[in-house]
Amino acid sequence: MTKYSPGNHLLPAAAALQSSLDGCPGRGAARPAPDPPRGCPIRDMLDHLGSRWTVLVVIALSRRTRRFSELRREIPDISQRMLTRTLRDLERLGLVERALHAAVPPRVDYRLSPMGMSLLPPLLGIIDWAARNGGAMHGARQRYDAGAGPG
Amino acid sequence: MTKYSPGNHLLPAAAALQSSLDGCPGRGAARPAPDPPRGCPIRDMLDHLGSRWTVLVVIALSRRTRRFSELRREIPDISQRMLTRTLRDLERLGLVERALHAAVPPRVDYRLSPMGMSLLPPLLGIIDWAARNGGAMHGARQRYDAGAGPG
DNA sequence: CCGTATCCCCTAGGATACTG
DNA sequence: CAGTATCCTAGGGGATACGG
Repeated sequence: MTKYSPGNHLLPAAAALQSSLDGCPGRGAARPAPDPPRGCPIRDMLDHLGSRWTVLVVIALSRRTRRFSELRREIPDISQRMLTRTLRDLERLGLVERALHAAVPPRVDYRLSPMGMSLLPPLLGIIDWAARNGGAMHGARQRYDAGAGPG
Repeated sequence: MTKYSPGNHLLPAAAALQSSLDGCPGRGAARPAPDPPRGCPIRDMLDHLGSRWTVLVVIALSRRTRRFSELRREIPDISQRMLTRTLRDLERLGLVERALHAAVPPRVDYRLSPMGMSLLPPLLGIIDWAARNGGAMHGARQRYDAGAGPG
């Protein structure tokens, strides 16, 4: 029962975002079609973040333009299929721009669009948090699993 | 081919996070066991964000303590099962604290831990970004789908 | 080099029914 | 009220092979 003050200075913001979600839920039919969004930009974005590779790819593109093969090397455990899909998806959303240089052998460059770049700072925030709290979370999990579970 | 400068002021940060991922990939066996983390806090965190409900639950808890049933009402399209699982998971990670008040009928309160609260600001960053760029992404997607796709 | 096409597995997550 | 326990399905994602 550590007594702590809830950091009231950030609660207004939290309140704002809370209400921004209010219209969202999408009553009942959670995912009518696989792709078409339900109209809640936040949930849609979150779904994309869920794609396991999106964030990694965005980060890999954060510093400069990369070729397809470079990306494969930077993210060793991504399959060729998923790299293509992820890039297409990001391109579709306007976050990544694709430049095909007709040549032999073919060469394709990917880079973040301005909008894609604007995603970096917030993303950075999360990643920074993860880096700082990863240890604590790991410890908590171990204690939880060692102990009784809930409790 | 909009010519734009890559916003160099944020690139150092991006570089830092890039290198912080360098050790991560987890050669070959992407997910040996379902649960145990691979040692990369960033990827682990990302995996949790992928859980489709985690973020929503954290947000629902952002302002104050909530009871189980309150959460169900706030997130109408979550199943009872998934709400329980998500909460357990968050508790396990030390992001949520669970208080069981023995009474009839039973009453269980959930609240963010200090660490959980510290996640709010970065989360807010992403959500804010999504709210601002959702429209643009939607438009981009429509154009992409209408047009030829890639190319 | 940069993809697309197939096949297949696995598991996040929904629906439903039952307990303390 | 606050959960477990079962059952089941859709689709994310890996492996492999082929095409421009």
